[in-house]
Amino acid sequence: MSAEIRAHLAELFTTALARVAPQQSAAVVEFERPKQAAHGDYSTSVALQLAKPLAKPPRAIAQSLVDALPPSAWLEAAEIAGPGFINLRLKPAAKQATVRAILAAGRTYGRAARPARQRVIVEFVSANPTGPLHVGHGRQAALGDAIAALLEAQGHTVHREFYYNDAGAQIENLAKSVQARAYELLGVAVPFPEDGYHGDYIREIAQGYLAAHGVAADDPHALEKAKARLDDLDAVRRFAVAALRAEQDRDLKAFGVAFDQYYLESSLYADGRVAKVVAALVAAGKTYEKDGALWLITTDFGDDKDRVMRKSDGTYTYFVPDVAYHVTKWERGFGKAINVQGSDHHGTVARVRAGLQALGIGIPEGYPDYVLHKMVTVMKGGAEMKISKRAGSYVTVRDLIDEVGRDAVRFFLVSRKAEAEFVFDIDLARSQSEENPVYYVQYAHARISSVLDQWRAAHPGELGGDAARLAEADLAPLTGARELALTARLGEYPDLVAQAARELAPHLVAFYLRELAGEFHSYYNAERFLVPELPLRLARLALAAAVRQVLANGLALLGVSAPEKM
RNA sequence: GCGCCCGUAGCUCAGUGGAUAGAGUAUUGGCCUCCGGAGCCAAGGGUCACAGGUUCGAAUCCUGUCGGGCGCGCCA
Repeated sequence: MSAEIRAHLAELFTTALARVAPQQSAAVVEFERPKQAAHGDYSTSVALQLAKPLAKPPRAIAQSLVDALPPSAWLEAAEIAGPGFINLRLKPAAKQATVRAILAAGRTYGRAARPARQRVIVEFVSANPTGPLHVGHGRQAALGDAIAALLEAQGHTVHREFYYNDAGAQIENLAKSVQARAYELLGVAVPFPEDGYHGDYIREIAQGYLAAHGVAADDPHALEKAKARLDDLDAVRRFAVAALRAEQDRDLKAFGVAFDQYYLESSLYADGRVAKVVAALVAAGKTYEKDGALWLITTDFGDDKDRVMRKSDGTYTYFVPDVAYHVTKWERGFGKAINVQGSDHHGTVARVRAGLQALGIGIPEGYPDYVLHKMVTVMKGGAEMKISKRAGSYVTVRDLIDEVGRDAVRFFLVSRKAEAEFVFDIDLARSQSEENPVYYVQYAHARISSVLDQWRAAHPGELGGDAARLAEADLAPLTGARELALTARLGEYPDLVAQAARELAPHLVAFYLRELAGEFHSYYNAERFLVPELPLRLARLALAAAVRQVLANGLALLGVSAPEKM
């Protein structure tokens, strides 16, 4: 709706501008929503911007423009204010139309009117299977899934992908840790790997491995039965990876996040893509040999030093398969790629992009896009929570879900800009009371549902009790200041979603929902819906139903439920 | 030392170059014979880290300084 209003206003001003200052008719007139209601529904500073080129006082320009505006069915008044702002007030009919549009569109309200049909891949979480997911992964999961949903709302075809390393040194380390714990369980003291994994889960996996091979710890012949199995490090590795992948999948499912594809780093070696990329880079003349290693000249592409691709021992550094992986994204037809990662990985950005550019195969310079997020600090009882029994040295996603529930975790983790450090206050998230923003928004949704239920009970048969049919209601009775402000807020939603998608910033949606819910709660407290007068009753219920629809649509983008009862 | 990000109310944080910088929370004081009080109304609380610059106009853009986080190995 707001897009139509903007287009309409732009047309009015373009016409006025052509009359007043034909030499400036190319100027683009921008409209913004003033912070203060007294400044109207929209305002433009075009007169201020034209003051210099036209060499006239801004207020005089504003006056000429206002005088030259063609008549409009939507525009109620244009007023000049302050140094030369033009404040525009819309007729109630323009705002009331928003309510009807929302009820007619239902779940699709907020989706782009003109879909941008691009194939986009969003890579997120990408945790290596060496332990349970930690809170950083949780932030990535919440962010990545919301970003993907936002892009879908803009009409893109979105592919959610999880990339993981199933073969490197860390995995080797995992296998050795499990092996050592298994020996311990059998009463054999073995040295624990220096950089081994210490969480309780390692012991569980070790137990699982023994059990899977029919070895019980109290069996006097356990050791001799198990030894061959335990010394098969490759088998231990496969077992451990499978166990941890299964656990991560359970956690992701509990978090409401699903992926279209899991991409294995090892497959890039197996299918020759890594070797192919190296050969292509050498052939492109972007490499050199030094100290027995092969280097990529990343400094040609903005990096601050060249990087080793192939170490002197003949193995590749991690970023080579990373480049090969991103080539597959391009070759799979994803014109846009977004990677959600912790900001501790920002060193890889320049390297991956440089590698892709050095190949010279037509991949755009900024490919892929990165959303880098800062660390999450978890607070509980006024102190930082640093450990969990299961994982050892870090707090897991599962810990958070167990503490405060999925909805609160997801809402909290997307309610901050990615690049801001984030303090997650467990006590705040857990309190089911007024200080919790998740429940505040959900409560507004449940409240409206309850009002609609009571409407059906009190006035059976009215519009068939169908909330969607409230779109048929005459909305002219909606003339109160709160009502018009609410409709204006509802009208902002599609623009807001578009902006959040453009900026890859789901926190904008979270803040919008907080504000919308707040305005609704105020309205609820000030007015009644189930009034005796039929036209007013239906008009207000239509407004409430529209609010509920937008709350539900917004919460869905964030992966948070919209309950009818709480 | 170099690079990236951040610095806004006691705390946690919003803030597309626009008008008097906003929420939540905390504190204080009010509101339920009435559709869900997980709610509402109100008050107090600010050197937008600091200093220059660009601009009709700067929390926002540029430069520098200070403070914090992260990254800078033939680790991933």
